[in-house]
Amino acid sequence: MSSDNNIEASISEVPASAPAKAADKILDVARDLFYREGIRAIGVDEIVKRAGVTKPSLYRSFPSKDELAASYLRKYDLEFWERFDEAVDAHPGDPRAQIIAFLTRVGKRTQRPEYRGCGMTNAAVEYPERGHPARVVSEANKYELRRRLRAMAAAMGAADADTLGDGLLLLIEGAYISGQLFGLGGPAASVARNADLLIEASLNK
Amino acid sequence: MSSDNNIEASISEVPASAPAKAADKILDVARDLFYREGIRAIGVDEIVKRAGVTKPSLYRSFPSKDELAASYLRKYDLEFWERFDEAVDAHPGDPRAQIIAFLTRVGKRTQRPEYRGCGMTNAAVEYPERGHPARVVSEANKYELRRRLRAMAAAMGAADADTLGDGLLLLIEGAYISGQLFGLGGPAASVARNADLLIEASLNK
DNA sequence: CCCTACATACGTACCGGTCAGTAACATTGT
DNA sequence: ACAATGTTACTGACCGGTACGTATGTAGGG
Repeated sequence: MSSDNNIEASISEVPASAPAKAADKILDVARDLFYREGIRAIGVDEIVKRAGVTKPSLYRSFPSKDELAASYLRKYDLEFWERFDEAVDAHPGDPRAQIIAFLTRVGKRTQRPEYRGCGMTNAAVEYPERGHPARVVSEANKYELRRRLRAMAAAMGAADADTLGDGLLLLIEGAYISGQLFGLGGPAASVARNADLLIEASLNK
Repeated sequence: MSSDNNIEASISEVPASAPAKAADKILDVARDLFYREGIRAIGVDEIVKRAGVTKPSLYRSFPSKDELAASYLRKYDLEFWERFDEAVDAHPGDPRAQIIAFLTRVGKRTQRPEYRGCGMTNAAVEYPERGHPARVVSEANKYELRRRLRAMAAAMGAADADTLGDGLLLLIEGAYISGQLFGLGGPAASVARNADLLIEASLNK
């Protein structure tokens, strides 16, 4: 936690188009580069250069590169749950349809040429060390996802809801990874279909 | 390709315990460190230090760090197919049992505390750049795995064998990733069970 | 209304350390 | 002799991070 960036309260009242604070530009660029190329692959010099700012500006808003990476992932986390809840809200009271809707979109996204998997998953692979700021955010996201998937599996009436929830999680992570490994026409395209089969089998147990 | 390491033909005839060539020691240490900590996270200095050799020795046997990483993955590839074929050979003519046997072992391995996922998958995440030596090896491994899984799904008599084969691949990759994310008690423990359900559903279409 | 006073925001220039990789030469064992 | 290894020292680039000076806007005091 900590990091006093973005207080943005005060009386500011920006005139509709703020002058784009340095911290925002940095985070935007970091998000893009970290996701596409990997966190370890990108140096802070590259980030500040592309953001059109200088290094001290970065370290005034973020205490370290690791914390910048964690901030990137917190932003990613927000966007992730937006996408997830969008699928959920589209099918109120129908967890099976919610999952399938979500996975249909995941499957589509994995087929885009610039697809690079899940930023959370990738960060966890890059930073296996326990307690690393980036990994902490990543793990929290995955634990919550598991919790929700299991809850949805239970709501479907699955006999073994935890197993089904975990199975769905495996399919999702598999889609993230194989999406960036195989690209277009890869196995990730069938994630919704396979999830549907798995759900069917788990309900008619 | 290229890289003239390990010719190990000639008349050598080692006396049961070779003096442990520098290249072998390097590759062993690299395998261990690259797998546990990641390729980008480990420098060549660390490798030569732990191997008890010097840097020129490394660069006499391997043209670059990237090629050393590729060699590590080629070794990993061999070991992978050994494990895979072990499960296959244990159940001749029964592809379903072969898959379940393999996944049961994968599920068990993912529960070990030092488990760090699949070296191939991790390397592909670390090196998204097309054509990178490490990524090339990794991709080849995954393409072959997909081919074999689809063939086994067809041998099971699945109506849509490609979808089932891809679904199994998704589960496997999901197990690799969530194994290192969740550790003990994570979703990867249920990979064999979920695969069995998916197969069942795909056969009784 | 002008001048100071202070905070905020940013830039220049630099730090020591580590990165991958190499040159030139000495040592060993067969 | 010769092939494999070690020794030492070095390169230029880059790493994350920082000390320190500078512009700008704005609040008060005369």
